[in-house]
Amino acid sequence: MTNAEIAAIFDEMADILDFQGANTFRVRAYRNASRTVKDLGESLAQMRAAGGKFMDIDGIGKDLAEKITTLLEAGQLQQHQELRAAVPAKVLLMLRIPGLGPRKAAVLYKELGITTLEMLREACHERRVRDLKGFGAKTEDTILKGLAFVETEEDRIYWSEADIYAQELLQHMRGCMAVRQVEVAGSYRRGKETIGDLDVLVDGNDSELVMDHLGIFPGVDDVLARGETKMSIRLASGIQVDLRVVPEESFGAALQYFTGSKEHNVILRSRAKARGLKINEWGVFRDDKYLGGRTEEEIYDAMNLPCMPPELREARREFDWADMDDIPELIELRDIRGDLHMHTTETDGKATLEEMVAAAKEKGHEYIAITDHSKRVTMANGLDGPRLIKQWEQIDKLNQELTGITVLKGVEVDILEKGGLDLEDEILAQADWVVASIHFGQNQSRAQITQRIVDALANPHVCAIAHPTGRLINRRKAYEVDLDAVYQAASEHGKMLELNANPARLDLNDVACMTTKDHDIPIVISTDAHSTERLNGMRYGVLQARRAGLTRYDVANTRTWNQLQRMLGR
DNA sequence: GCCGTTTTCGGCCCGACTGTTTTCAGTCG
Repeated sequence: MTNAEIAAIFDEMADILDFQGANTFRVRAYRNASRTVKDLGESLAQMRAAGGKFMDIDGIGKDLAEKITTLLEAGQLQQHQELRAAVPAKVLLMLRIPGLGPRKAAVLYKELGITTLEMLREACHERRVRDLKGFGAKTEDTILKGLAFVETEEDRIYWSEADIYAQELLQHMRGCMAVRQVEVAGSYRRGKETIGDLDVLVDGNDSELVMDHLGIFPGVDDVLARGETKMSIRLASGIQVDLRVVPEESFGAALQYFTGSKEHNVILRSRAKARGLKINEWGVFRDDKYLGGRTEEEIYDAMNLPCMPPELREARREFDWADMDDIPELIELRDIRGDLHMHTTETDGKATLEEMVAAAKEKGHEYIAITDHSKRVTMANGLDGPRLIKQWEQIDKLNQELTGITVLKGVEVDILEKGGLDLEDEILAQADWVVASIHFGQNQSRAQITQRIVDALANPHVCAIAHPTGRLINRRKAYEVDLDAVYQAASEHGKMLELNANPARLDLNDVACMTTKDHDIPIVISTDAHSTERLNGMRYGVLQARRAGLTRYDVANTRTWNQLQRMLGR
């Protein structure tokens, strides 16, 4: 059983326990455990084989350690089965309706016997919900609205898409007289790969004016709530925007609080409590005496902690790093010297070789690799040996005329369904840079796919594996692959793994990159650009790398091409 | 269910907003 599967079971148990009205801290323990297991660098199965103790993992005690062991041994857990049997599966869908939490959902189930969203809608229309204790006409209305929303609900949007809204919101809010400072906080500021809603924080002296101004942002569809300092709206696109207005002396405290993550804040605030301090969105206090909060630094300072980069605030390792005064100096976009994965019109790209090179040079890259598809990828008009050699001759010629940038002869060679690569070794041997990747046979078994990738890593001409899990965020799950085995093979053969900067891929993800760093496997951040515009996408990959705590030393394409070749032993 | 530089029991982050109440529970972030 994989970590992801165990995490999913703990998460479902948390949902059901929550619904049943269990102690909230018990529910939280399951949720924490789920997250911890999901983020764990190594597989629990392997840990167990190596004699590791699950109780050594933070947040896993005697009880959960036993449950993990049972799951690994038997593949199931009696308590999980019992919880599932106690509650109809579809009942939990009610928890997705905004404004409907576990308490109210449980009342609907117990009092009205509602088990599906359809039954809930009917009950609302028949006005049976408003007579329940704690409910009313307004609640009924909220539920109906929420139902419509849940059914049309878009998935969380890509960070790159949220960035467009964020920039528009910032520009709009700066146009308000009463706004002194404005930031978009939340998961956007932490650089998460997907964003659920946007949290806008304003330092302003007249919250009424500020809220009125958000109210006239183009595309506002609905005002969900509006109080003295807080306002929530929904845009026509479905995105929710939460606004908070605070005075200047609280701006840093509110920015810290509003940036999260929730789990990071729980740790920070409980640490504050242990020191006799209290941290909230208004500042840091001792016995109600304000000690600071103008900037985020003042909050962390009061705790004797360095101000942690937002990307690290996920309650993973940042507090351990901070305690050891060892916060990594995160990679920045300007550290990147080259881009080692891109396509041209020779296969499925939108720009010619010359156009891609010119655009890359314009961006200041010292080197790029042209990595068009190989012949198996027929729908992309993939290259066979002769066409590839011809492209490489063009590149040779181009390099003679170019200054300030080196164009590398590369290829994205397909890892075939039956194993092996799509081009002969004699061809690959002539390349400067070879990335190998899977496009077909993505539904094969874990063992098959893992073997294909491990074999590709063993090929002496392959430099890196591109998009190693094949996931497309919100669209396609990762294929089954044993990443532990991939890391082992990469280490053994001195190879690299890609962090694909395409906002829909971002693969390897942040958690995986933390683990590759533990294994000293260099990461290559590449755009996989199919057009000149997409060459600008490098920053999405860098953001993901920062979330993994990567420094420029962990990323191969921060080196010169000569240094990078030496890393590959060439 | 977890955890311990006050603690092996009794805590577990903290506050805003809403709707239903008439002082507060539930939800959310």
